[in-house]
Amino acid sequence: MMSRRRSLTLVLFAMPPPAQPVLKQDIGDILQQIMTITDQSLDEAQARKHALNCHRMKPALFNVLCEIKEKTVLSIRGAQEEEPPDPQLMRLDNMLLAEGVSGPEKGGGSAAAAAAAAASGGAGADNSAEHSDYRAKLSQIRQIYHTELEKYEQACNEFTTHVMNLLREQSRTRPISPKEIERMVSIIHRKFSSIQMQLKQSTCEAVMILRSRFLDARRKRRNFNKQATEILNEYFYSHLSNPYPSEEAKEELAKKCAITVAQVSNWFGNKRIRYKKNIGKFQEEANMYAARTAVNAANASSHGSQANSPSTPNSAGSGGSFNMSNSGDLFMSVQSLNGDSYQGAQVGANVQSQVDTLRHVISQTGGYSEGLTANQMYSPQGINANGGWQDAPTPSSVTSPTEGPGSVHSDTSN
DNA sequence: TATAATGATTTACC
DNA sequence: GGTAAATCATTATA
Repeated sequence: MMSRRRSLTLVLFAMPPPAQPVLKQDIGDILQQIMTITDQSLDEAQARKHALNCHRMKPALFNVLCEIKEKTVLSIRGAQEEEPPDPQLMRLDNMLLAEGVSGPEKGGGSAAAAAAAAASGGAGADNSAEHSDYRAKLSQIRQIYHTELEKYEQACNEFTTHVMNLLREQSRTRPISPKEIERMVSIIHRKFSSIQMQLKQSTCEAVMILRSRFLDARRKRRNFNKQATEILNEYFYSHLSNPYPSEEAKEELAKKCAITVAQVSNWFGNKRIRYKKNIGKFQEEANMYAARTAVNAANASSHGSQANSPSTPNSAGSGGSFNMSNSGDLFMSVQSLNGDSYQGAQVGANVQSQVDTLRHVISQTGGYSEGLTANQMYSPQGINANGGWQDAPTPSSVTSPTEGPGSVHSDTSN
């Protein structure tokens, strides 16, 4: 319900500049009467209004005042009404639409979540729970946003209707044209849309916070499962002289380990640096994987053509990306089996025969041992004096170790 | 609970 | 753009 003060404000707001022409006394009287209406009781005011409406000068005065208002207030303010759409509001609207808060409900949130997940390179299987959590929270935000928006719209409509009724009522006693009512309505709408903008801004902030938390959650790492680690380690140790998987190899490893290519790259990056930093610590691990690979290779070789195990993605045959000519590392690792460090029981007595078999295969495919002593060939670290695996400090996506084995192992000081 | 292990990120380099 | 190296942050383990 409109208070008396607000009513007075509206009356004053819409009051035109005093008309100068004739009948100054009459006009003054009428204005005075209008002003005093607000200080009167309702009954008195109604009586006064009635008296004013019946005043002989009323129609003429009303028209004159309307005319003057048209010429002054409306013409001045009319120019301001055609405003371009607020760019900030447009940004907010676009963002809410993109994030799935406004617009059609299905898919928006999950798309954003998927994008966030993709950006962080997370594993697919682990994402679903976080995605659903993200979607649930986004849905909450969406619900609150729409509820509030509805409330604002309802309030806006109610207020507009109320003001319009009031102005229509007042138009009987003061000059208010339909155009002016329209203008007043648009002012009200602008006020409410600025409130809506605040709502949209808050909603955007909430979505941004949610999103950043989601990304933070993605940062929470989970250890790869044992099988994935074994696959990666097998590749690493069987390519110890050049542990730089090609893009294809990375993709295949990623597929086999159910992780992303980026995670494969991360893993190899970490592995290389950590291996190099503390070779001794990894020696046992290296021997174990070398032995496993050797056994697999020997078994395969004794059974026929292919010298690779199912769990060795890089081995010749299975993946197609890595053939025996790449297996200088394997040979070196096998060599290490005969060294002092290896005590593994699983290798068994046939290690030497496997070595011989492998030596044969290797000599056929690349003449790997040519020009190198056994000592030179055995380089568990596979790292040169510069601290790198290769002469080139930072190889870029090596498809296969195409350089000669001699260059790889020219320095075995480690 | 301290420490080690490990996946991810950042920065600098080539 | 891929990598080394340092670092961060979380998880696993003794």
